[in-house]
Amino acid sequence: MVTLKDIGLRLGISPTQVSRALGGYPDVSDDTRQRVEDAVRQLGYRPNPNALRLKAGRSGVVGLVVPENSEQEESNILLEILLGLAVEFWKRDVLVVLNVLPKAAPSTKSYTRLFRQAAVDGFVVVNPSADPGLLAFLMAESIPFVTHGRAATTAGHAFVDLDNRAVGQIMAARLADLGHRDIAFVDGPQDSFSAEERLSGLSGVLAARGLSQRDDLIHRGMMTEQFGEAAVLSLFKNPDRAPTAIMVGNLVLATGVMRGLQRLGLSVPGDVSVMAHDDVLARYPRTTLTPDLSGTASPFTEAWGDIAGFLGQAIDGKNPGGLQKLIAPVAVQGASVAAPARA
Amino acid sequence: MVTLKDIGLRLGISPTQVSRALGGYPDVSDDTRQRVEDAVRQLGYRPNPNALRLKAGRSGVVGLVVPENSEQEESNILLEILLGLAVEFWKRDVLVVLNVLPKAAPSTKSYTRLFRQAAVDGFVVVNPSADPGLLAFLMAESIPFVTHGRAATTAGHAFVDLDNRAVGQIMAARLADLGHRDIAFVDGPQDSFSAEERLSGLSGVLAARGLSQRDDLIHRGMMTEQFGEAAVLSLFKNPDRAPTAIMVGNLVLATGVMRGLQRLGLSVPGDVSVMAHDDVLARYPRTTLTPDLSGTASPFTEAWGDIAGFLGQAIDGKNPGGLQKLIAPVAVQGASVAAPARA
DNA sequence: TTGTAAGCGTTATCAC
DNA sequence: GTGATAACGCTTACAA
Repeated sequence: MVTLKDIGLRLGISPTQVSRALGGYPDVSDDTRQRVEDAVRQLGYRPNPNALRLKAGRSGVVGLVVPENSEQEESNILLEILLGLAVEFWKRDVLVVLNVLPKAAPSTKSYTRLFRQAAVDGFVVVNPSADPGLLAFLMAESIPFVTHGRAATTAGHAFVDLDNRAVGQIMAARLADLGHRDIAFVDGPQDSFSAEERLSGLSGVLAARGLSQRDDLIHRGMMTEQFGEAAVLSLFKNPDRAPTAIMVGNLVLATGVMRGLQRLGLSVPGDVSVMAHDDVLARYPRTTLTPDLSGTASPFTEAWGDIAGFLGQAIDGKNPGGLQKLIAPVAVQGASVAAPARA
Repeated sequence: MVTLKDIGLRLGISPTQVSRALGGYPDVSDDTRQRVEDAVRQLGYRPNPNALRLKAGRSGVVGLVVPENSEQEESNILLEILLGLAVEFWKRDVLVVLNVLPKAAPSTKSYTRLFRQAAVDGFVVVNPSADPGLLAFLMAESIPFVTHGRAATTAGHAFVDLDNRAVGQIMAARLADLGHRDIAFVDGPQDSFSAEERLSGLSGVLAARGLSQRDDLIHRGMMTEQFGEAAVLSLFKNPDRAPTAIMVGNLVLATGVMRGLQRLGLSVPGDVSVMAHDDVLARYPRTTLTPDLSGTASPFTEAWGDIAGFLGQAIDGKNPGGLQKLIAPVAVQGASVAAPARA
């Protein structure tokens, strides 16, 4: 490994001066600077990152905490998050280390080991609702962190999340405007905060218009094609109680929903209107369904920069309570909604 | 941050002695050791990892190189790899940082930045066939690395891979034993080395028995359900030329294959025998198909320990040419194969 | 059994 | 414009 000393030795100057030349300090003669730069190129010098870190008192490393038991069908989303964050932090000369949260009884003890040993400046916590105790621990230890997504309580910690309530509101408003009254809701399980938020968006819109919500049209479960299909079959079991529109949590679920409708011989939007939210993934082509689904979309990609920025500020000691951002979804105009067939 | 000096000051001893006490050196009085340990607990002392790394001349960090443009449908496999390796290295007190290989024209320059800046002791390269130039670069720079999977040339570098040729052989032998002659092959694309190996396993078995191979029964493409289904439809377009058995690369493809057969009204194994390889993923329940598929299986999980071990040895300067391992697949007895209906 | 001192590779401070 | 020195926190000869 080539060091500043090596270069100094070779050029007959002190390491200090080499450092200055490389650091772009003004008080270095042009001649010296030139020779240093040449030598650096020739010898292939690279600053020793460990020395820099020791000097700076920072590791330049952030931890990426991901729960061991991630939703199986969400693997492409999780991967998108991991890779997206790695790239974003890399731009900022920050390394991202993977911390897998032990599935079995994550205790304060395992956290401690995680944080002491990882020796990172801060953490990004993915899917924080998977382990609320973790956030409490981090806050108590005043370890800088930002979450992607939210758990129920967000007071005083930094997060970046999609505005899922707006997602629910946009879809519900569109459907209600068209005259739909029996709107089904197919989304993630009870402990999914994002699904909860979208449902509350729907409820709010209905309430504001004096419409009542039918609990029997709410289907929550795993975000798999299978569950989407099963939910549809269940929804249309009794034709008298069937919905005229369906709001779906994401495109995986929607794929199952559309398959179910097809199996039942129901046309979209002729018989049923369908809206879905699309977490646009940069690394995956958009799922193509027929007809094109109306609904909402949000580019995940937007989040990475915000998360990296927030974490940087949190590490710099800024009050994390102010570092919160909701990403607004955009409405997507497809061809899967129409006024209800029966008035 | 609490340092050795702080503890020494508090206890009226030198930092050196504190270090020794903590390091488990014998020449420390029991009394001193006790007091040090107490102080450590009280003050919450943690060794500064950056100082350790600088001192040791090693970072205790390995890079995990993943291609930006990973196969979309393989995301759960890639995630399994990332998390599996992270956990395995974590056990060995080694951190894993994510390095995403730039999609656009990965140049020597981008590699250089990646490797110098990352300041890691070595790399695990996932899916090396995605970028052969990378391996050449790493070897030329004599940077320690281990690949998971292989590209065509493996001379002189460490790798851990499934023995895909054996996979092909096991399936082909079983089918040939039952009397199948027209065996279709549905697997990954041309540039997939694993698919290539499995095909060569099939070819070898056929050749050894004096059977000829029908190129029109070979379908290679993306490992998606869609492609699997399309391949089946194509295979049975002309009934006279249809296969009596199908070998499938993985369970995602197999799901599509089974759906295709169902659509065609073909029963398994009555009309067609199906065998598939199952990369058993620890984090995902085994895909359940009806009937249970016969074929081969290999627990991915086995690979992590080997990879971590190999990389450790490579970092310690061991000749990487000797660090190569093929994991043997096991035969899986399902209910999806039978003798061909027509002799 | 303990302390002193040097060194890992950098950069900031101070002096010349 | 340049060089010596100290310091970041730790380990390890070498002394005592």
